Amino acid sequence: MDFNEKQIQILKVAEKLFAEIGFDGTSVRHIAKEADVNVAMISYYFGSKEKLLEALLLYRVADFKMELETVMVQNLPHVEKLDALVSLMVNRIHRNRRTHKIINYEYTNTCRQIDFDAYVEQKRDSLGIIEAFVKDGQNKGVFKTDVHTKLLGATVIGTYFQVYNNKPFYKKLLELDSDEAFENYMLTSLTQHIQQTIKSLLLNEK
Amino acid sequence: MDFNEKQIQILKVAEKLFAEIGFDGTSVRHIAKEADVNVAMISYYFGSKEKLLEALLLYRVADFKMELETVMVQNLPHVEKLDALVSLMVNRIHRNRRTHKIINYEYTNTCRQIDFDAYVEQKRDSLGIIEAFVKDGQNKGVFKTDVHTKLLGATVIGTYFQVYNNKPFYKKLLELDSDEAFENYMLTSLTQHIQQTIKSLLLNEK
Amino acid sequence: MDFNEKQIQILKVAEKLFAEIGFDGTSVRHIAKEADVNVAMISYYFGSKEKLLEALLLYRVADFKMELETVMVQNLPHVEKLDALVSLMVNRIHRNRRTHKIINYEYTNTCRQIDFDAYVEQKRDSLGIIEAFVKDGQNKGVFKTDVHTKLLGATVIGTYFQVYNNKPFYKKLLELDSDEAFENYMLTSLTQHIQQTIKSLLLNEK
Amino acid sequence: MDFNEKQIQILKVAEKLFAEIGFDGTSVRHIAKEADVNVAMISYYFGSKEKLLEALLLYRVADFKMELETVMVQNLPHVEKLDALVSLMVNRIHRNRRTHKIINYEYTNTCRQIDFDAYVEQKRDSLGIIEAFVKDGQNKGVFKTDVHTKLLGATVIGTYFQVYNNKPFYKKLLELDSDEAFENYMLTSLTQHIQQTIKSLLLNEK
DNA sequence: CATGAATGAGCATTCATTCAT
DNA sequence: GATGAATGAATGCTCATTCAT
Repeated sequence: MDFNEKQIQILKVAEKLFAEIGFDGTSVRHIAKEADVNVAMISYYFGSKEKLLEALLLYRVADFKMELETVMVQNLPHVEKLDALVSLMVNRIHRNRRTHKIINYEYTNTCRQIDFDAYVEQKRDSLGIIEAFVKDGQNKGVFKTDVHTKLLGATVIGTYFQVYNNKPFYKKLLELDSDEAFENYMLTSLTQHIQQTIKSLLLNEK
Repeated sequence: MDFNEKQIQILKVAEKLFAEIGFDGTSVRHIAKEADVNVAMISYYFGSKEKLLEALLLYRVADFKMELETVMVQNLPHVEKLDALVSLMVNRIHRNRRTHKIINYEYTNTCRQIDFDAYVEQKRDSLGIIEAFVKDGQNKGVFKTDVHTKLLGATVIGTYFQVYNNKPFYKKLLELDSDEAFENYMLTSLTQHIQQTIKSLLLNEK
Repeated sequence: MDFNEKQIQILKVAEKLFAEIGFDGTSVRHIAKEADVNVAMISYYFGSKEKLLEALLLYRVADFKMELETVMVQNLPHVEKLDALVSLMVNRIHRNRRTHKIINYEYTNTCRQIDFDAYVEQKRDSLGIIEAFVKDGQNKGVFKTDVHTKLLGATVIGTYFQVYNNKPFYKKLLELDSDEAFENYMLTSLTQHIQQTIKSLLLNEK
Repeated sequence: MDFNEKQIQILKVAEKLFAEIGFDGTSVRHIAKEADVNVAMISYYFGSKEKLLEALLLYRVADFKMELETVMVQNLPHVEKLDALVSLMVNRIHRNRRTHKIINYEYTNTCRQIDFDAYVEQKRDSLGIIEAFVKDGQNKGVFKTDVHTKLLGATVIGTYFQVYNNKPFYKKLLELDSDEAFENYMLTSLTQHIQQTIKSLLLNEK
């Protein structure tokens, strides 16, 4: 988790290429060329292409938990905290969308010898925090109880990725002319939609 | 769209392997071996590995629209029809989950020379039908109007895939011991969750 | 040597493609497609790709000798007969230039299992006839004696092919705008050049 | 044009095999085996099989012009210079006969994506020098004027290759028992024949 | 007699990785 | 510590040919 400048350079290029053309589709030569380093560098620094992906996971996934906790400790009404939580999740996923896209595809690939423990742990912790928060809200009568609490995260992240993974389709459907407009939509309207979705599920009508 | 027995055999094996170990990760030799056909067969039948994927898209994606319409024409109250619609979508996606997983990953890969027109068209049509149904419900005062109608599909399918793509994680989280239990959960509890999610978003309180 | 219509069709296409893109470079599929016959047809009719080439040799090379003899029996002065002979050789080679180009390349290929006997026999006979004619002229004092008689044929045919094999180069060098202009040049100016060359070698000054 | 030892080793083996069994007929595996290098080496060093051929052209064809000029600047009578010129051409062609044989076959193959510019330029320059020399001799009244000057080179090289390309035939015809005898004949009697041919064409009788 | 389907062998190339320097 | 050179293995694909019909 202590990467030098060149290693970070490689990690960033790898993240981009893995997300764009897939892990298998990306050759270490391509990464090396784009990162302007020697081909042997990657094996030398990370051990192997698979270990490079593992390093990327550690690099990107590591500090997710803490951010969540900073929201949780804030003294806010449940509803507002819920919005903040969803917003944070979307923002965080959006920032690391490339790495998460790779994970979404590679995690179930049993042939691969990649250690996803860091990812799983982070996911477990995050969902745990959310679950606790929802439970608390339910206990306080703010949130409904007849919901699949464990699936809330899936709806948040799933909605995001369904749009992100079909970017060309949604750009056309939503009449977003540029990548910037799409990006902006993800962080505003889409986020609102997800917040609204989660609130609809959890909140009792006044 | 007129595939003989051996072609279908190849398509099914390809679908499985593409979904499990990725398009790039799957070699035609692997497909050939698993499908118990000669390697040259694949080029002979489909032209190339990429064309094989295109054939798979046509094979799997083709008849989606009609199913939706059979639900739409039924004379049901809006709420029940909404549930039926979501159920159909999840069922359909579940049946072709492997192909859709490949699409989710490959669709944005611009390096690939694959014709996704059939997929895009199907997606557009499906979302169009749903949108029209929602509009109708809104006009009749059954559905809320302050929703991102165009994003409803993303929430349905996205939630499904977020769970499916993290199967080992959710199996553990949801304490599902076997693949059958997981499969069953997807078609019952998860479907319910998605139905509930969409209904929460759309329905005015009674 | 008794080829039916379809076989001749195949032979002609094969001759064209072999000359244009080489024997190895031409696939039987390509020939079959161009000749509008089934792929299996070629093996079926000729036995193999190599046997197809052999058949082509027989088809094209077979009747060369007789034409030479029709010139030889004419009652002409030696000089005129020499011109007629060269002209006939060039014309004949030109007509079958494609097959002869293949031979020029493949004859020394020892890996190939092709029977060039017909070609060799024809070549031997032709050169024999020419040699006899030159000998006769020498005996009669019309032709010089200090010439390498056995090499005369090589100069005739070699000059032709050196131009033919470098067609794009010579088209530019000789400012021949079209294939027709080049073709015409081969049968007029180039033929004259070769006639002049041979006459210079053989004839005593008047 | 700066090849290391191993690259030259590959080039020489490739030249031999290309000439013997053709460009298409020669596999990179065959070259690699014969040159005792790894198969990947060829792509690694030259990029591709076609680029290997291009490298061969550059390697062999590069310094032709200069040699011609060294003859031209010599202070010799036109007749002797003519002999020296032909002798040099034959020698040079003989030394690079393998590469030139490949060129003779591949140059007109339009399917191939090979850059023959170096060859064409060299050929143009060589013929240019010869043409200038002949013009000079014509101006000085030493050479005849009614000759196709631009075709002289074709006769020189064409005659050589017609014999070389039919080596087995001419070995038998000329009763040359060994390869050495054939080789020797090419550089003595055949060269004389070509010199005599060109002189007959150009020189006025005394 | 003719052919579509099928195949094993071979193709050029690219791969991630290693290793001597 | 860093790297250019090198490699065995694997890639997708095309080949000439065979064979059941």
